[in-house]
Formats: sequence, C-alpha cells, structure tokens
Amino acid sequence: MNAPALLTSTEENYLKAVFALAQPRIGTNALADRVQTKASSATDMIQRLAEKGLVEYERYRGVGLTPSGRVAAAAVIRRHRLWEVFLAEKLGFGWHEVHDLAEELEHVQSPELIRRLDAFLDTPSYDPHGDPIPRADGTWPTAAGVRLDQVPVGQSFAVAGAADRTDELLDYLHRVGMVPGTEWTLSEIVPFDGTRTVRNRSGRTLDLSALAARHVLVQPQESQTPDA
Amino acid sequence: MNAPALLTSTEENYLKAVFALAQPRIGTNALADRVQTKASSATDMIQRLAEKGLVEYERYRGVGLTPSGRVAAAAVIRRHRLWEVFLAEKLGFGWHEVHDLAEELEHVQSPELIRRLDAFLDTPSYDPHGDPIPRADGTWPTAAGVRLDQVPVGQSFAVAGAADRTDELLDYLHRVGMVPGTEWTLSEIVPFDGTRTVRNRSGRTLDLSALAARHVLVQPQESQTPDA
DNA sequence: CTTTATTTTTAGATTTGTCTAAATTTGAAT
DNA sequence: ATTCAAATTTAGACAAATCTAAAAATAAAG
Repeated sequence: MNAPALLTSTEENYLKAVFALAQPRIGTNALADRVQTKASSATDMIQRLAEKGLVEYERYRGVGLTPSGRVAAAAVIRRHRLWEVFLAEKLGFGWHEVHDLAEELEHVQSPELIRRLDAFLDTPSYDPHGDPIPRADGTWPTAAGVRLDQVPVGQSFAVAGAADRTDELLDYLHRVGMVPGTEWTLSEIVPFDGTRTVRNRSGRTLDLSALAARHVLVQPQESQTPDA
Repeated sequence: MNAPALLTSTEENYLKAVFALAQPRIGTNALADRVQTKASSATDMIQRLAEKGLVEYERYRGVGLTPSGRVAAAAVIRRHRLWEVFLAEKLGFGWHEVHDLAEELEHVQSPELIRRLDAFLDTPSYDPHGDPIPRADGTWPTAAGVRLDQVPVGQSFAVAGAADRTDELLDYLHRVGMVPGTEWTLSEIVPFDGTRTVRNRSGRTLDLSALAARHVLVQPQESQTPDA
C-alpha cells in the first residue's frame, strides 16, 4: 500500500501482459511473444519487476502478479481504456482503431489528468470493445456479457463487445456492423456448421460463422414472446 | 520535402529548443540548459540531428534549423499547443497547468489523431497562453493585428478581432463591449498580474485580465500627441 | 601577440532495454 | 532411469541517451 514507484512505459507494458496471460502464472516465452520481444529480454525485465515487488517469480517456473502488481496493472488498464473511450466517443475513431493509439497515451503519467478525463467522459464502465474499465480504487465492474454462441434461437440481444482484441476480428465486426450497442435477434443456427443468422430491427440479416460467434459478447434482452 | 523520418521524443525536444532559441543560431551550453542536460549531451544530439538534415551545425559555431528542421519543429509545436487547448478547454485545467502535460502528449505519433483533435477543438489558432498554433501545412497564423498584451501604456487602438473562436471568449468580449471596430486607449498595466485597464472615448473604463488581453487582436492608431 | 577564461568538443563510462548464442533446467517419452 | 526436446536462463554485445573529466578551440584582456 506504499506509494507505487514510477514505472517506465516498458515496465507497464510487461505488467499488462502478465495480467492478461497469467492464470495464475505465465512462462517467459509466451510473455515475450506478447510484448514483441525475446524470451531473454523478458527474463531480464521480470527480474526487475520481481525486485520491485510487482510480480512473483521463480526461476524456470514462470511469473504471476503480486497483489500490488495487480493494482498497478489495473491502473495502466484504466488509463488505456479511458483513452479508448475518448478516442472513439469524442474524436470519432472506430472501435477497432483505438487500441494502438491508447497504447501510447496510456503511459502519460498524471493522476489528475486521468481524474479529469474520467469526469469528462462521464466515468464510463466499459470501453468501446465492451471491456470493463477498472475504477480509480482498482476494483473492476463485473463483465458484460454472454458469448453469442451460447444464445438460443429467438433470443434478442445487444452487442456488448468482442472476446478478442485481434485486428482481424475487430475489423470484421466493424465492417459488418456488429458493434457494441447495436441490437439483434438470433433467427437461426445452421446445424451443419453452427453458422448464426442474426437480424436487426430493420430486418437486415447477417451470417456469422460459429468461430466469429464465439468471439462476440452480448447482453441478452428481456424475451419478447411473440403472440400466438 | 521527403517524408520526415520518425523522431524520438528526445530528438523532438531538442528540435523545439533550437527553434525557440536560435536567432539564428544557439550555442550548446544554452541549448543544454533548455533541455535540462549537459553540454556534452547536447553536442551528441545536435550531431545526430545534423546528420538527419534538421539542423545546420558547425563545430564551435552553434546550431540553427534547416528549412526541414523548421517544418519538423512546427509539427511538434502544433501537437503541443493543440493538446494544451484540449486540456484547458475540455478538461478544465488552468492555463498555467497545461504545459507539462502537453509536453508528454505531444510525442504521441499519429497524424490522424492530431487531425481529429484539431477538428474536435474547432481548429483553434491560438493556445491557452495566446501563442499561435502552426497549421497542418507548417505555416503560422499571423496576427491580424497586434496582441493587446504587447501594446504599451498610452497607446490608442481599434479592436481588430479575437485570437480565438471559442464561445467563452467571444461571449465575454461581446458582453464587455470589446468588439471589432471599437476604439480604446490602454491606460494602465497592473504590474502584479498584468491586468490591462482600457478606456474609450466617452471615458468608460474596463479591466481585462492578462489572459484576455493575449486573445484580443488590435490595430494601433496614430499617436495622438496631446496638445501642449 | 600572448595569456587566460570561457565555451565547446572528445573520450570513456553508465543505464535501460534489447539482441544472439550458448548453457542449463525441466518434463515428457521411451 | 535415461534420453531428448522444449523452455528458460546466462553471458556477452549493442544502440540510445546520458554523465564526468579531460582536451581543444575560441574570444577577450592585457
């Protein structure tokens, strides 16, 4: 609970990666992949973070976050996602374009800046991808949805986000209009390959592969039982 | 005119410093002071920038900007000042608090981000300190007149316009009657905070903060030597 | 035109973050 | 239990940006 020492951008990036991948631990190879570097560099960095008490590390056994590492990671993710909201909502960037820019903006160090940005955006709980934004105190809003491949035929739902951050997926969903907040009804599941056909209010239909459906998170709506 | 190679944050900071201080050249000592480093480090950096064609440098003779260095510096200053406008106008920071934060934000590399930020802010011409914001093409807004904060006591002038298009400023100037075409004489500058007291023909006086004075553009009149 | 003080540059070391290549440990398969 | 492949760590080197201390050039004073 002591004042968190200032971290470099690189340290913050490693911390985010450990947070994302450690369940509860992650190897240096996978970690290196995530931060686009080599395993040997990851080892160096992890040892530094271990000395600062942010990760628990045992040689050859992998890394996990300590409680204070989890707090630090949440702060970085909070900054990242608030910037994403700003970019999408105020500057009009598409939700698939905001990640890389937020990756840079997130490292600007100023608690006051983040406080004011948060207020300017009306303290959002979710980012444009539907991912929860950690609160200032480090707590998390509970996750926002069910995977589309688990929704029954006839169910209406609002898109809450994507389960995955890959550009390919985000581009695809953006292109077909399955963006957070839009509302649809699942009208068919093709038995052969699990393709989902969804329909929006204006009757437009869209086919999603089973794979894509697995990566879309939705918020089921009250069931509107059609009159007999 | 070839595509400007990506510069590191450090390189950009040196470039800004040279721009600010070179008239037309600046020594390594003064430069080092400005960027908070040592003269030896400044020498190293300057030699790198010279290789990239951004500064002209002659050993023991000081540095100045090349034409392409001036363009690059304008781009950095543009980013810096746009972020300052954002911080002051949208997030409510005081105009004295925005500099350090903008110093970090300015290094985020994305032409598209800056384009959109500029549009979001209604393409301002001046930052919260009253300094001009270079345009996207590298040209500088020239004052349609002189800034009121640069007028000496006793000078008469006609209001030429506002340096900025913000509603707050325009509303304020309209409310107090400082509209284009009206004529005034600067009767006092308060040493403590730079407040300007101006007087019109009918003897009405008006106090303008230093900040407001910086945003009012005026056309100085022929000096009306009072009869002996 | 020397001498001296100031400014500027070079030389060599340091830190952060990275790499490649070699050595070590682990864990899975025989 | 041994062997072997995969994962991981060490060792040594490198680039960027910096520093201190020493050397060189300039400018100013006598």
